[in-house]
Amino acid sequence: MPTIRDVAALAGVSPITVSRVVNNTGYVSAETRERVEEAIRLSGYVPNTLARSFRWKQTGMLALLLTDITNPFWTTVARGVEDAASAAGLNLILCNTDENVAKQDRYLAALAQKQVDGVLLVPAGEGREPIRFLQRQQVPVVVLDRALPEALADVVRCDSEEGAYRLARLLLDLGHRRIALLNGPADVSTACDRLAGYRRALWEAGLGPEQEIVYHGSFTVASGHEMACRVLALPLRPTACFAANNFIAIGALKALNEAGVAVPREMSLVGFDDLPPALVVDAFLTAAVQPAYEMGRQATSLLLARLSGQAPAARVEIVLPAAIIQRRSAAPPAST
Amino acid sequence: MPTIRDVAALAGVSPITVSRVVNNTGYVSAETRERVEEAIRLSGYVPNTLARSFRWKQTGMLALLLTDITNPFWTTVARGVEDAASAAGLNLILCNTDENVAKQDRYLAALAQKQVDGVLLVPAGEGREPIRFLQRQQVPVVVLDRALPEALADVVRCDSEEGAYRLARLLLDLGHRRIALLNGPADVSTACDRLAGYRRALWEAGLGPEQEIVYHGSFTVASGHEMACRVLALPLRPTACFAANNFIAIGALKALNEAGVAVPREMSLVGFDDLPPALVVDAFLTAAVQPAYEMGRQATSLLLARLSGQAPAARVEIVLPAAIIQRRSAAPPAST
DNA sequence: CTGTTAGCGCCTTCAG
DNA sequence: CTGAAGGCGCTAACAG
Repeated sequence: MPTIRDVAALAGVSPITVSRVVNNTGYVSAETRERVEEAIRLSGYVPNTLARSFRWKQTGMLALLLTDITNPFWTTVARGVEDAASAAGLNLILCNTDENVAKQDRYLAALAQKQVDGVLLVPAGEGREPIRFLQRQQVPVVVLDRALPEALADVVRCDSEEGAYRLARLLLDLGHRRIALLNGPADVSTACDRLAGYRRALWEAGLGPEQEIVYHGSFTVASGHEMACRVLALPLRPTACFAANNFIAIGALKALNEAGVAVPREMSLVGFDDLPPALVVDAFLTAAVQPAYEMGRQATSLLLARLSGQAPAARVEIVLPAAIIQRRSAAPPAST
Repeated sequence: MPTIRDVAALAGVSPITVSRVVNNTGYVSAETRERVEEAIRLSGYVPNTLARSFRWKQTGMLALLLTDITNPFWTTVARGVEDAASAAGLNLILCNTDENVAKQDRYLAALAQKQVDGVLLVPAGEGREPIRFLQRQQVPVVVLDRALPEALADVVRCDSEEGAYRLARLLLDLGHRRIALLNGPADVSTACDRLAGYRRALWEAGLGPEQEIVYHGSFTVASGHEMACRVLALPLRPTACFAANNFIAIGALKALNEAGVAVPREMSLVGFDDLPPALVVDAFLTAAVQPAYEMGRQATSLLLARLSGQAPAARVEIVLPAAIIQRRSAAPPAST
């Protein structure tokens, strides 16, 4: 690994001159530049970014902490983030927290030490702690997807409450009155918001808390399957299910299939989140679709703006709308 | 940001003593250690990993370059890599090359400068060049998924030739004689291997080159769609299609649906790669399934072994088998 | 057991 | 236009 000094020796100049050539700073005569460039070529010199980072305290790296890259929603977000980072010449460190606070904290500690320039965080759990930590370490952070208790940090998310409201509303408008919500963990903001939207729609339709049918599980296929089974076992079976994310929807659909329950004839199903068109041959699920790629992109833009000091001083919260896509999985309830 | 010197001053010792306490190296009296630890707590000192990396020439970072994280196959590979890296205390930089050599080269240059400890590479294009580059820069590299012209580097991949052979064989055994291969780019090793396997099966069944029906496109839904359309327009329509990856299969299935061609009644379809069970409600496609997670995991293990000098001196090539999963998309051809 | 010296590769500051 | 000195934060190697 040749260093700047080797190149300098080869070109018969001082290291600083090489530095000037490499970075295009200050004055260098055309002739000297020529000689230096030749020496660089000959030696195969590559500037050591580490030394540079060390001096400038800038690493050219962002980190993205999300629950699980395996979920197409997160995959799409990640792609949006990576594209934006890459376009700005930054690299992206990917971390799967699996909604596990300890794992998240371990990652954050390592990342802070590595002096990443910024963090995009989908907070596991409640989120106050890790953000405080990052701020203490002076690491700029943008929170992705989830709302925050106070205006602790910049947030880019989707309007889950409104999306859930409209999705529940759609079921109500079709005539459903017994709608089961298969939700994620009660302590995740998106799950809360989706519950709130569901609740608002029911309330508006004159259905009180006693008409609510709410299950809390996790955002996984297994959990969706399990919750759907419990719904099917109910004495007075609901006519529709509302899955709070894509995996829950898939799990529920599997359970319904296994039980021989026809969708939407015997049971309507809607879901928050969609599967990307590239993964689905024949889209079937009526869903609230979040602009996943755009969320990733915008969160990254915001973070980059913060890094370069171009963002407004106050915390920013960007809330993107979800789109309701009607397909075939929701229909009026069977007339009983 | 307090430095080691601040802590030293606070504790009334020299910086090196603090270093010894932090890293648990050398002798420090219990009493001194006490004092130093107190000073660390008071000052909120966090060791600067950057400076450390700089001295040690070890960054604790691996990079993964793949074509597109958006494809569930790669997502799964990435998850395997990240899990293994994380377990070893390393972070992972994610790069999408989109099968674009220029983009790949830009990434590699940046990564080499950043002194990542190692690279997991799914080479875009032919692969010789970028590997040479990394080796010149002394960056250990393990090639993922794709075979290499010579034994240039360690490789972890799946046996595409054999998998494709068995998949084609399955169609032949069902009685198909006109089988169209909807393949990826001719210059990608996996596409070559899948063609070779297809060819071998046909050959064994007594079908020569003139019976081969081969399209080369890209590993995308759009390309799969387009190639399937061309197949459908053929005067003597094939009775089966062999999609060389999951996206091509999905595109093809879309095209067949649009054209009202019943699968498998009027056209059988098999694919290389599957969709993860979590993404599919009712698995339908007969496929050769690669152990994606395992590929990622093993490639990372191998890379880690290299980093710690525990791997054998010679280049290693690990070839994992694909599993043939029979489902409902392949059936005997309609009797004509 | 603890401290001093020196240097990793680069770049800012200030003199030539 | 070019170079010399010095230091970023940390830690070997070698004293004490």
